Amino acid sequence: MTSKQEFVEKLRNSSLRPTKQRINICEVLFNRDKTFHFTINDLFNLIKDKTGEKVSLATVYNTVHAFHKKGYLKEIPINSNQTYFDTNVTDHHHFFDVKEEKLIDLKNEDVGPIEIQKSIPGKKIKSVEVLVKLED
Amino acid sequence: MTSKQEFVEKLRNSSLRPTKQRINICEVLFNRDKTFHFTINDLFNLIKDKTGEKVSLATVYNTVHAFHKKGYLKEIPINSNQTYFDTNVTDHHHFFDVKEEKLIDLKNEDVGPIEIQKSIPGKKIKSVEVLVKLED
DNA sequence: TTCCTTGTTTATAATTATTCTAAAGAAGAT
DNA sequence: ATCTTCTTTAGAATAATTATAAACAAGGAA
Ligand SMILES: [Mn+2]
Ligand SMILES: [Mn+2]
Ligand SMILES: [Zn+2]
Ligand SMILES: [Zn+2]
Repeated sequence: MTSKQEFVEKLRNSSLRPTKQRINICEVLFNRDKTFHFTINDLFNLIKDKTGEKVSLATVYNTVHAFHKKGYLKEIPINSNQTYFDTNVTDHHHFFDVKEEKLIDLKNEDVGPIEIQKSIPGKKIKSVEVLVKLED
Repeated sequence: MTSKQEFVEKLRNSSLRPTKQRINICEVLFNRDKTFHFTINDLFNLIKDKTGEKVSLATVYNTVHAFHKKGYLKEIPINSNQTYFDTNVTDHHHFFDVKEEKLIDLKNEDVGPIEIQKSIPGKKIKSVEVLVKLED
């Protein structure tokens, strides 16, 4: 449970002004027990539901991208009509339940170490992500 | 090098009528040495260039999805504004060069076996794909 | 062949996620 | 209080994809 004041400080420390909208978004995103996988639209609706205050869709986009750029959100590579984000920014992998369109965290130890044996001259590895698709 | 007649047979065997458009698309997609990673737009332009004949964008979409459904093309999970497809439908993984926006095949042996230690009741694993993002 | 049915192509419109624009508002500094 | 810079917002623009429906082509039967 992070207090409103803590969000204000974290935003300031990231040179993001602590606006009412951003604080509401923080509460929805980060005041929860488990990691949260969401689309912009999910988040847009949850803000209204959980805080009672409406934030414009444009602001949700702006804020999510600001947080993403600061490293507070991770984008999950999936083929979907919508982009998925994740509050768990540590290195980890995912199940994707194709029918339910839902992501489930896979811990690194659920997958085991992955050693990439090939390299491309002039390029270095930025991330290694495993996506496990699930069906019934 | 697959002949036009072979494409005709393969299409018929898949209960897809061998139209001029589909045969042209087959030539562009499957008459090549290496595996081919592409977007619909890439393919649309290549058809004009390589066959001299124009195929409507709608038909490119229709055909790619038909081939995808039949298992002749694979969709690659990536976050991009466009969907990427792959003529290599075997189980394999990818590098994604973020700057160049290009995919590079990773053989299974370049990655090593991946054993998923977690399971979800009622669901089974459909695919396991690794995406390795590259930066400079 | 000719006729008929069904599948396919196509131009075009519709849809939809995302980004852009520009004006109004809020935050922080002086 | 004033000024500057950042942020929010409604609405427009963009762009990938999908839907529509009419023209067309393939294949089978007669
Ligand atoms: Mn996750
Ligand atoms: Mn490939
Ligand atoms: Zn982002
Ligand atoms: Zn498809």
